[in-house]
Amino acid sequence: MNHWLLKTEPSTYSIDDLERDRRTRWTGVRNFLARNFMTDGMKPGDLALIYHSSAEPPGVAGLARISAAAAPDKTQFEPGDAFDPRATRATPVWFAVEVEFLERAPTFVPLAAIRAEKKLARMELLRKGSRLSISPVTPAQFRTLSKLAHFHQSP
DNA sequence: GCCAACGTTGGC
DNA sequence: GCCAACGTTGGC
Repeated sequence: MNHWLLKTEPSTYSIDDLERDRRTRWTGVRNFLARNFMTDGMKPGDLALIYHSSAEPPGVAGLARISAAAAPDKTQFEPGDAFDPRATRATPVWFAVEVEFLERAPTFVPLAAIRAEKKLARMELLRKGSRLSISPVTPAQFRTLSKLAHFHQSP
């Protein structure tokens, strides 16, 4: 099983929204590396930390599970910010996995606490200038963060 | 609001 | 294929 960190801006889509929806397509990702993680790396059953970016404070807010493999992201065909003129139904450019809510973090883990934990120093999230919205997390990093968040359903 | 860091685009 | 310009991300 692989582990992931998914960034979202809570003003757009928060852990509260995911809790309400239970399941959602993780649409709107417009970075090729992040896309490739979804299409090539993610498998149903993988666990994902939900991270609130551009939040006050930013940090890990919940736990989710990949519930379905990547499928074409329909927002690439629809008018709006996520539209991509290169995409056609026959040759989509962007894909999205389905994400299922598991739990909110009993203890929110702010970015400062992640920085303060030596075992997490090598997380992609902490790389200077890193903007990757989807990144793999090692099992050890995942366990460390799960403990900080006091998740019930942690490995 | 600022700005560093990055990915992407497009001229050449 | 190079690389400058541009737009975006995201912490502060």
